[in-house]
Amino acid sequence: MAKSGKNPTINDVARLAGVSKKTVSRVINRSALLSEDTRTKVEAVIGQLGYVPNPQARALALRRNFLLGLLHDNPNAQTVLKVQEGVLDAIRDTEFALVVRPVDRHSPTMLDDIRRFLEQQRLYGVLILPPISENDALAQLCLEMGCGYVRMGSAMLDDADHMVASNDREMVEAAVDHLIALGHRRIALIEGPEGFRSAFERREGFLAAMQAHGLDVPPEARAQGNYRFESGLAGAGQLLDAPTRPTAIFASNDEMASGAFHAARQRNLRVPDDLSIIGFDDSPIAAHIWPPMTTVGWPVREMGRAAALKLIAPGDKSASQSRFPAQLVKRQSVAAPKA
Amino acid sequence: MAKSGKNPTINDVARLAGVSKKTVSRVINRSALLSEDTRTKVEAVIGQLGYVPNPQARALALRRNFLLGLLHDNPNAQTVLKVQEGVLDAIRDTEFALVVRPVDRHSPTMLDDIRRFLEQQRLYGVLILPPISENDALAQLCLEMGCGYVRMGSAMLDDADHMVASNDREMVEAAVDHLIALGHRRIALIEGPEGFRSAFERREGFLAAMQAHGLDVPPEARAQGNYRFESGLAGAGQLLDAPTRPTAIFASNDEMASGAFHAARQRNLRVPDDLSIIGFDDSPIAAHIWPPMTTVGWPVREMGRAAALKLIAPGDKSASQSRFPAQLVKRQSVAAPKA
DNA sequence: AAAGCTTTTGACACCGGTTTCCTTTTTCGC
DNA sequence: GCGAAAAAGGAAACCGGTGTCAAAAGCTTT
Repeated sequence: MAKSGKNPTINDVARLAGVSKKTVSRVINRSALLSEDTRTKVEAVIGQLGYVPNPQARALALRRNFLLGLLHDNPNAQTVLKVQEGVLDAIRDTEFALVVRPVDRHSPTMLDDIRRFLEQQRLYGVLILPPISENDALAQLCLEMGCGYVRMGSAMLDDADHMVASNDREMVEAAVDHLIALGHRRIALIEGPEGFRSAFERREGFLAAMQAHGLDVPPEARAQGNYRFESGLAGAGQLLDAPTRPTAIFASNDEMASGAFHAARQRNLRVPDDLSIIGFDDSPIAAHIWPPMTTVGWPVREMGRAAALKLIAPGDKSASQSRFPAQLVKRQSVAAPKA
Repeated sequence: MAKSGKNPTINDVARLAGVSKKTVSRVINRSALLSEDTRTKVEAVIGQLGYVPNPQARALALRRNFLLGLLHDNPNAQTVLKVQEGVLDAIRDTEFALVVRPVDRHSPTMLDDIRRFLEQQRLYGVLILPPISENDALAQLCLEMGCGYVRMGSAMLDDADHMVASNDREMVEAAVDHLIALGHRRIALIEGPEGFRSAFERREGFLAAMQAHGLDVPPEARAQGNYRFESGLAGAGQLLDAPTRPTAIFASNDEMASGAFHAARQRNLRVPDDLSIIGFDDSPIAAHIWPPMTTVGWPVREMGRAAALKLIAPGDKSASQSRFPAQLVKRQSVAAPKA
């Protein structure tokens, strides 16, 4: 059944089946108003010819195409790829395809670049990954361009419209509760970068949990990080060198948490005996460092799938939000503090 | 300059500029046969209207679209993403976009699925990442479907046609030479899975280096892995429990190498004092475990870029190959063996 | 058997570009 | 100033689908 250069068109099918283009079109689109006879007849020809409708022609006629876009500036490769898988999962057996577009958050022309991208590609809709998903101007741009969008994030944005979010805050609370339940009292925080919603949410969760248990969080128990390994290393160093050393550290992501592992090692502190550490993301590194890290995992793939489904859901264009539960993944970086 | 719902078309431009569609088309395509006058006049209208040609219409008329595909089944998220970035780099400022399509190597319907995908999307061309890029049937399929393709890989395939490859074999040789130069004699290998070209190349490089120095590689100095963390853990365990323990291990990728780190730790062996370890890939984990791992890095991003450029290069459809040098990234998991 | 419905089908315009081919205008040699 | 060649621009067809609307066919009903 090898192709002989050119693909058959709807005209070829129509001619061979002895019907009109329109009828073939009806068969393709499973129109109800068709006799069983013609349907089977046309389907036979389609099968014989190996006819597949030309997506570009369809897109033109329908004035919409079947391309979903993924806008991301996420430094975590695993997360991005998981989302891609989730989306692919959602659009399997549909005619949709997924176009990726990394964006550079720091570029001053970022918005213009994306505008050009959207103009040029005329996507059906886009998924926006955090942290760039927190950019309201971007969402606004999509709106302007008439491009559907769904934002993924770590919390519902106040004016959230089309959003798929996890519940970072509660999960961090749960993680810190876990530490407190084990007997930890001096628990330190390595924050994510200023201006990131996820960093904000995780910090708030941390502080809420501490406060709920009447525990104080002095300034020397808080370090500022930027989600990178080095900042975790430096931040943890700072925390561990403070006069009253914490017995546990929560880091706002795994990469910084793994920096904290190194900082501990450099000071001859053993994890978890001398220091408990909890990260966030459940990235591969969490499972692969020693000891395996307790961390908070969020269902990235599922969220990607849900976001894509929401995007391609027929009809329902109303604003809507969905929440996805994150989950504490207990491994071996946490223990009760030594008396 | 907000859009008012509908995008302007070539007709709108033509009407406003008082010229024919064709003339506008000429302007867009920078046709040479145009007076300077009309060109500037039309360009003014284009700018004023914010006109951008409809890609679907263009694709239909030109009988080819501007979509590149990325076929991959690579377990290493970082690698896949780097390639994506490289491709995006190459197609920046062109009208191309990148469509991703993870494939499941183990699915019996894999080839049919991809055929359907190619039929449906009519891509301009595809990049194929290893290890699936080693599948000749897949390349054959692309050929049949009239879809351009470039394969990426760890070595030139014998019948390689459109290929961008690194030089895994030589680089592993260099890495092992490095170990030998430091005084290691009992060097063990954790292999990648059977049937993977990269695993083959890396093994051959390893054996070649050992042989070149007259060093023996007994069976108990070779472990079979599958590129996963656990297999590295198990394989290294096996190697380290052998009667004559190796002083150094080369693992066919970083994930297995990090498994080897754990295996060492479980046996109270210190890296690099008691055991040197070298991995392959220069994945993020290599930099983030303790101690930071010496590994072989290959220029994934550059290769992705080159592959994309090759795909969209006008005219030249002749088979061609390019090689990209990998590089030994020295960190702290290697030291001279203890006397 | 004619009238009236419903179901099935086709002719034709259209989506927004490009290509082919032809006409009009300009330029230039003599 | 004239004819020919070159340059500039336009009309209409085309790419491969879908939407509209009316015609044709099939089925009741009286």
